[in-house]
Amino acid sequence: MNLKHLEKNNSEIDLMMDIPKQYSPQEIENKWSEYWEKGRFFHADPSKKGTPYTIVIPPPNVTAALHMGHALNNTVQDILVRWRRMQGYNTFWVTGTDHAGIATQNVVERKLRLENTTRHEIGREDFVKRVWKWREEYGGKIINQLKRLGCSCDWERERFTLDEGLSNAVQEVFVRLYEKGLIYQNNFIINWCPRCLTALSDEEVEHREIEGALYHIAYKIKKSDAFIVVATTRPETLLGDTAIALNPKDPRYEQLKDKTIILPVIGREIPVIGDDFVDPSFGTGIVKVTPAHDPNDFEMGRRHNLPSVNVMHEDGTMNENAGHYNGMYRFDCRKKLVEELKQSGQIIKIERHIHAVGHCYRCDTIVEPRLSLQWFVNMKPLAKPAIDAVKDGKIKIYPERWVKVYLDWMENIRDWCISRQIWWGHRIPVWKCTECGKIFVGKSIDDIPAGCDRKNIVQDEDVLDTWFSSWLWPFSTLGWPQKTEELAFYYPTDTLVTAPEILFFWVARMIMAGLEFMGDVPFRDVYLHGTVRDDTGTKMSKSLGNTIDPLDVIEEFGTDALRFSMILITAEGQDVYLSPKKFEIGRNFANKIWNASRFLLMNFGEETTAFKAFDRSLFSTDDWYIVGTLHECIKHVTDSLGKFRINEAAQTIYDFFWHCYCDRYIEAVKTVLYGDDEKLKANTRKILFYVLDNTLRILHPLMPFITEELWHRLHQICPDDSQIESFKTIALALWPEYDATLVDHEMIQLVEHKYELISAARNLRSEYDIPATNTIRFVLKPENGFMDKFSETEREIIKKMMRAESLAIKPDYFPESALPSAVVKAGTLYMPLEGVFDKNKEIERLTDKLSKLKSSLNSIERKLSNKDFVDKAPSEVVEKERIKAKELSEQVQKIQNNLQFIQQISS
RNA sequence: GGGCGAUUAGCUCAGCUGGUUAGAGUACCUGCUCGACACGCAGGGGGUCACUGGUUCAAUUCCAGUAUCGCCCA
Repeated sequence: MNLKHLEKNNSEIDLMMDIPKQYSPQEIENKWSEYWEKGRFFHADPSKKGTPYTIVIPPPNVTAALHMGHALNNTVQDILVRWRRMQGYNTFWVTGTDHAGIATQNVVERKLRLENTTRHEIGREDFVKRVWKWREEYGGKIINQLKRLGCSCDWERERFTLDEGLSNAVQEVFVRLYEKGLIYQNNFIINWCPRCLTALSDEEVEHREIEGALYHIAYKIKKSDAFIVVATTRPETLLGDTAIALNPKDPRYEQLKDKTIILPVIGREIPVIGDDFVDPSFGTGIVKVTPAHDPNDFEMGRRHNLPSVNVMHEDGTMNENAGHYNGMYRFDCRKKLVEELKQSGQIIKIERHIHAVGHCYRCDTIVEPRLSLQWFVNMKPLAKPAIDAVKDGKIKIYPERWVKVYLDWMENIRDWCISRQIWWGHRIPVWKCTECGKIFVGKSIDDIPAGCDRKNIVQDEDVLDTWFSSWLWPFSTLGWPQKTEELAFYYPTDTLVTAPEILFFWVARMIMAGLEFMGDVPFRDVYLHGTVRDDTGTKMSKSLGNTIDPLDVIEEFGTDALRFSMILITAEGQDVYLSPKKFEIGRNFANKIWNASRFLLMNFGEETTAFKAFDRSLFSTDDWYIVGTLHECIKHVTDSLGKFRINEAAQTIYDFFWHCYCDRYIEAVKTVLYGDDEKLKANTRKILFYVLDNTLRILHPLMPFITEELWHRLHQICPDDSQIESFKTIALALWPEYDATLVDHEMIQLVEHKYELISAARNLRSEYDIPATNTIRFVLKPENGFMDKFSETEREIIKKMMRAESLAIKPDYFPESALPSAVVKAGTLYMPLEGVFDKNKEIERLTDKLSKLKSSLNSIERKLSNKDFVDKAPSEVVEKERIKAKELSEQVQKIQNNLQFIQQISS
């Protein structure tokens, strides 16, 4: 932590003692977290009616600790929820965790191993008890971490995918789908993790390119000296081969189709089949068929009625069908088998081969395709309405490009393997009579009709895929299948915020479940944000050790800095590359806000009277400028949030606050505040307060802590009784509304021109190396009575911001000697200097400026002289170009005159 | 093999439905303890918007192709 010691200056007033020069988030954030929770400001209440706005959190795993992906995901959700809450919606952010079957079971099994025992030793019942105990002690710590992130969830309605209500929903769904014929049990080839000892769905397998080998192996042809050569990446599976296949169009097929092939090592005799699936150009064009260990071979096996020979145990060791390899681990077997084949001369060649290999998404073990009896959901009937919902726009996906990915997956959807051979999860609600073999499906054993003896009835051993409960999350958390008030009011939810990685896993399935069980979409907008990567573009992961712990960032920079920085650099749906340095931007911005507020508080002094509305009749040009740009900012921010362009909202506030409010307005009004026009001073304070107050509100969703702190400090001095509820917390303050009557575009432009003039003066002074301590005289030859629009006080402000001793306005000015000058929209600014004038330098300056202006002028004139442009371009565009050309040519003319003058005078 | 995204200042990135003198932060250079802020202020340099074509009066922006990087699906 680099918390600098705060300097205190005794001469400063008491108030300043309270407000350190540097913002220290650590002292402030915890205070407000507690305050919000105690105040129950985020508690959802359907009886309050109004328009609902609901977000369900993508439930983090109970085993999870907060990482940057969560930080981004939840910051986005919090921004949306806080914004809608301030807009007066009846908001509900549903939070909770997911029981993460395999991951959690792994954690507890690891603990058991340390105690020298296993789950099988202690038994199912005790094991499940142990997992619950683990959850109570360590599980869900992420929920508290979300509080540190400032999340405004309804903490009183936290849910867990294995709690009673959600378990009931899972059973209900299983029974309904079974009864509808959409759930079935079948012997099928599935993805099997030999380490977790369970089946996985297709989505739970991660494919990664790895360097392997393509082994060309000779198989003898029976009653012949000839042999054929097959190519395989997994030679150990040949022990389970039950056929050899070629493409029927392959000329070799005709010669081979009636032959019998002898399997190496174990000598089994297998047939040759013809199948279109075989790609003649891959490998040797002849493939081995292993129905029990490869999904494509399994399909081929079905088509040709081939037997299946399973050669492996569950844990990836070879079984009795593998002959003398029985008991050897699959990859050891591969090595030994290749050696044996080499010895017998049956390895023809070994090629380097890069191919995608499936890995278990939980433990990274290489997945083994395996034939086994599992439960499946028939997805096609569920997918149909889910496809329509997106096509019809009932659900919108942002960024839109993901629609195609979604539809492509949905249209080619495959059945979902939902049974898992683990103990932690929802046990499959299926019972079987050991006597007669009859199967019963029901929520509990009590639902089973009379007939069989209860003693002979056993429940299916397996549990359901965790996603089988997650896909119900948007309505199960609201009480379904009960008809609760929450469900009626808050469903369908509004926005789902998640990462594209789980588009299939979760988002697509929720849409199917929502439509099937609720008869309506689960949410209307899906916002998919990018993936968090390190600054080299690698995905952050614990195993790579390239993570940045959000809690470390919070310690060092503050939560607001974390949130703001991350949002600012995350464009809609783009991946975000993080490094610790990037959080400085948010920290610096927080400090800027802190100090601007500090400036106000110092200037308000002991004032405690209510701040009534400002008086527009007293407005200076600067006042019009700041309220105008504020309202433009409010409009832009509101629009951006509505379009999920959150980074744009952040950037807009940043620019407005730092540059318009601090650099310009505050600097300008110092002249007023330190002057003696009390009426003007009072009005200026009201405007300062008004603008800061509104900025804090629009900033609150992004930076909840510092805005809350400053809100309270400001309202201590300027209590506003009209909003009792919002006085308690800025989180319930009203979202500012755009007020067109406060936006005067001409005035804004006038002030822009004023700052162009001031910049020109500062630039001249810097070019001539005149220290800021030296006062200097300026002469302005104004354009179209530019200065007439400014009052005495405002001219004084301009002078001060130029750091000028005097600013003479001379419409007919013509310099007697060569002077440095600058041409701006306000007119021509001269800097009369005694003895310092440098002819060559000035010629260079002006020539440089001139050539730049001329080149833009040229390109515009080229356009305007193009008949096609004038005829075909919209008239506004042409008009705009004409105005630009006029302005530019005037400027060019003036600079040319000045240049000519200088050259004449001095030569 | 199919699809998607990225390529803009030294670095990190904005730039929405074509028309801007192409922006920000950071880094860099110069000068500043000027009564909020050095986590700051003022001024400045720095870009043939990956490349090649096409559409258009007009392309950083739209289309096609190429290259490099990344992701997803098979």
